[in-house]
Amino acid sequence: MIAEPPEPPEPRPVPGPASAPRDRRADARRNYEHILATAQVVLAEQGVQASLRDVARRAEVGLGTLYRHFPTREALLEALLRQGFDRLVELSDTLAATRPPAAALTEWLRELAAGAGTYQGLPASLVAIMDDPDSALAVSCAALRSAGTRLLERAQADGEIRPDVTGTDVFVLTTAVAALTERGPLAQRRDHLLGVMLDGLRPAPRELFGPCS
Amino acid sequence: MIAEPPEPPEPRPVPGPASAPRDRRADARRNYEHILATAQVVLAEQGVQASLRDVARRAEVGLGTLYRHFPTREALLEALLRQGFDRLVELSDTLAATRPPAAALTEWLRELAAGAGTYQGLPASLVAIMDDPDSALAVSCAALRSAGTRLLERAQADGEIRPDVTGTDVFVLTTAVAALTERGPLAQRRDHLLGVMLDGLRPAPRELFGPCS
DNA sequence: ACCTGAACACCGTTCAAGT
DNA sequence: ACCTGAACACCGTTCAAGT
Repeated sequence: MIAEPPEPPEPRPVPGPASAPRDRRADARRNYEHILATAQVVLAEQGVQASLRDVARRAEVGLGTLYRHFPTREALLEALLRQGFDRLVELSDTLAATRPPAAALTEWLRELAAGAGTYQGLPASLVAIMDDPDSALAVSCAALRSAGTRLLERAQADGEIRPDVTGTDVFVLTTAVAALTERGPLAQRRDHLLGVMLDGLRPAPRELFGPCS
Repeated sequence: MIAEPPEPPEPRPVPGPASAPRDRRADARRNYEHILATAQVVLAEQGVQASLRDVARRAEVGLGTLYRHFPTREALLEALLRQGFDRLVELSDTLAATRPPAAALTEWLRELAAGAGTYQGLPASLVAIMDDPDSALAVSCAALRSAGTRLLERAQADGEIRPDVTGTDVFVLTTAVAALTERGPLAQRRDHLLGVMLDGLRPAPRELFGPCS
């Protein structure tokens, strides 16, 4: 048997599946960026289920070029959402440092709901991803979930949030409310329904403080 | 101008878009029933997004025959769900007559969540329908919603449920939880997440009974 | 009256051929 | 190394032709 050659020292240990186009050919980098910019417009118009063919057409790029850069629809979505995801992870640190635990959690969840409403159908995609953990989006999504879990556990340690919910629970519940209110007559009730859901996360006060009456 | 001829007296005032195949030709009725039975199997396997072509194939029926009986996917869904919908409306009457208001509501919502889990993707379809009220499913769905609204308003009158939620709110929230838990690792947490959501529907006890501490 | 399936316009995905 | 678009296997929908 021939031993595997030792891995050459990688400058970037975790380049990621859709890493920034650094040392590619110039035309490739231009195409990558242009496809991404076009996809943002098309998905904003038609939602996450937009035709990838249409994206390629409007980017004036061969269909195979799109698939070369983004082998799956989720890879394209991941590239589109990475910035917003990173921003939300940073925000969780900021809120944890500046706000009391419960307020930090609820404010972050409201931002998460707003972010999940970026594209039609995005909330459903985010929930669906939890089925196959190997997808491109799953990695970014897990980072987001663990950021939320940190805020949740702080609020739970404070006794502000019921102890029998997990980070995944609050993540999917928030995303679900975002999904409901992304269009139609429910759109104006987003904040309200989010508030109802957040109220469900509070510990039952009757048991906590004992019977009042 | 010629006046519209007066409408002939209809024996059935509300036959519905997918009425029972009464006085059709024998082969048509057989096809209708057979397509329906096949669709139930295929949708149980593949969810509401199953290929209608596949349904026609497995029913050994021309593709046009399927479209003749069910002009849209929603018409097919409506025919499939009508029985379960009717059962849920009846159940709301039974519960209203036999259980205290709050228990009647929560039990009915749990049944609704279970029913919405019949097919993969069904909860999402039920929520999406509220956008276009002219769809075949919308009519049946509205009946279901108003049944839930009756139970809700009873519980609200009793002070058991916060007054600032509507029947549509609880309907979509319940359906959303059903959507989350229809598959994947969340499936076992359906009852629990439903409980969290239902807790959110209770009036805030701190304000209600005054400060405890 | 009803059934049939070819025809049309799409879609996602792959891959041999080009530069 | 990368781009291109034809080719393939699907899909939903319609409709002229049959019985």
